[in-house]
Amino acid sequence: MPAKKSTATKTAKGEQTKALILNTALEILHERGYEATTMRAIAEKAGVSLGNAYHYFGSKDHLIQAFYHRTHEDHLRASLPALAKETSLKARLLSAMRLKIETLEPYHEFAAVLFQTAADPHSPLNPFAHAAAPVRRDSIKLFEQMVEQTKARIPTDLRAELPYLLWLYHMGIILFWIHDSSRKHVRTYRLIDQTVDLLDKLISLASNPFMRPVRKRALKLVAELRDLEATEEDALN
Amino acid sequence: MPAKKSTATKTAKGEQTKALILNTALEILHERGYEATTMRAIAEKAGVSLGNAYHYFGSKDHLIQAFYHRTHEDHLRASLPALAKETSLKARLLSAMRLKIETLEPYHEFAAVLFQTAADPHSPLNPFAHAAAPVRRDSIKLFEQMVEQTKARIPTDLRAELPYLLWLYHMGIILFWIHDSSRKHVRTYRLIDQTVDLLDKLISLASNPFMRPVRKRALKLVAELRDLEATEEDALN
DNA sequence: GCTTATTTTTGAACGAGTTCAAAAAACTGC
DNA sequence: GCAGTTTTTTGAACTCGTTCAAAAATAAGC
Repeated sequence: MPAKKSTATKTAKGEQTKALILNTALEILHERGYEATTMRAIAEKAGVSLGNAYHYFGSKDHLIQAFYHRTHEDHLRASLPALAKETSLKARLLSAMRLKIETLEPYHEFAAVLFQTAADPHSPLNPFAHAAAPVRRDSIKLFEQMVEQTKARIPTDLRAELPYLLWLYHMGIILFWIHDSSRKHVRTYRLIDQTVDLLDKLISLASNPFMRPVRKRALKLVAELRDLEATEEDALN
Repeated sequence: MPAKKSTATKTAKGEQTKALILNTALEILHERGYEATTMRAIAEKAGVSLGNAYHYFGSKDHLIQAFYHRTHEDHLRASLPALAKETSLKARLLSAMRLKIETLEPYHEFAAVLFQTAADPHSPLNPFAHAAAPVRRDSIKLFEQMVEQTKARIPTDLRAELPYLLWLYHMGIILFWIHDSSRKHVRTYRLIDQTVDLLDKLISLASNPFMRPVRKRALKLVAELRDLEATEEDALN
């Protein structure tokens, strides 16, 4: 999978064509899933040549990034009301997580492929690298809001890392969901219920003063993780 | 990636050819990495036809499984002495983890691709599905030995799940290592040092009687995870 | 040893992602 | 409006994973 940036459009016409290709791609992707969606089919349905599609999107993967973006926006939009309505961190987290899965629902089949390409450290989709990737930053932002608004007494060191930790947790749930073949993904919802409950308990536990040494140590590790990501990003420029 | 089982050999000649192809493949794989290793190149270097290679290995991925197996065996062989020599769980875990990374060292470049294909729930490489996959069972077995031999007082419920949890942890470290571009992967080794230390502390903490409720709840989640994996495996037959 | 069934091996083909040189269209400065 | 430049678009190739029918080699039964 050789990397090739998607070319920026320089023209109104180009902009239009790019959008056309993208919409067509998302449509077919949604209908048929990843494997069955060929670049040729996209080009044909969009009424452009194959080469033209590649002019705007350097690879099939680049098209997927757009999907990433779109579902994230959908989720954020869907989550905001719940964030405002609920008061406790636990309740907020619970509804945000449920909404996330509901948002992703139509794409379960090919979300797997998304994760797959994302696992490659060099992929632009890799959610762990590229700390500056706008999609991911926005994604974490949701959890930042969540943590900020909560009144519970959480030590500042933990509070600082919590949004990131919750984001990691949410990635884990998505991973589970991808593998979850139970009908209507009831197991994922059950897992969310249980883990949110547990997380809430763990947070209060970790906030206990006598946990301070362990907490400090654990948070240092988290910092290390984030550091790795930052370094990786640098290595790309 | 259509699945196709690798055909069993029925003949001495077949056995020989299969081994030849496998060895050639691992050789080229090691030299050039995953992407640059083509099935055509393997067949050519092995002196057989392309179709013949596919007769024995249903897909490129099947070749990778062999790699999986080989490094695991190397690691196990390398770890046993240390397991016997060290006495504490902490020391055993530490040397096992270090040895794991050292064993994988020559394959850093294309281990990423391995993880990538493994992320697909339908891939036979997926380490989370297929609980019965022999490689994975063997891999967990190492941690079982480690836990069995330890004298520390660990509640039986935790003790039962600990090997699996340690295996999960070890997968996490490998994931970090794949992304680690620091020279000689010093960061990974540092992370191992820190996390092993922390894990040791967490285990004693979790063993504390007053932690029982949270521990029970957390272990129930782990059981849920393992359950998911088992279900997935069934779905394949 | 010969016939028949099975296994191994071949080689050609297909589909899909990707590349690229060159044609067509659009834009720019005058 | 026009010459020159840049952008868009095309269509034909190329590579690589994978499939498959049929040929060659091998094993089994008598």
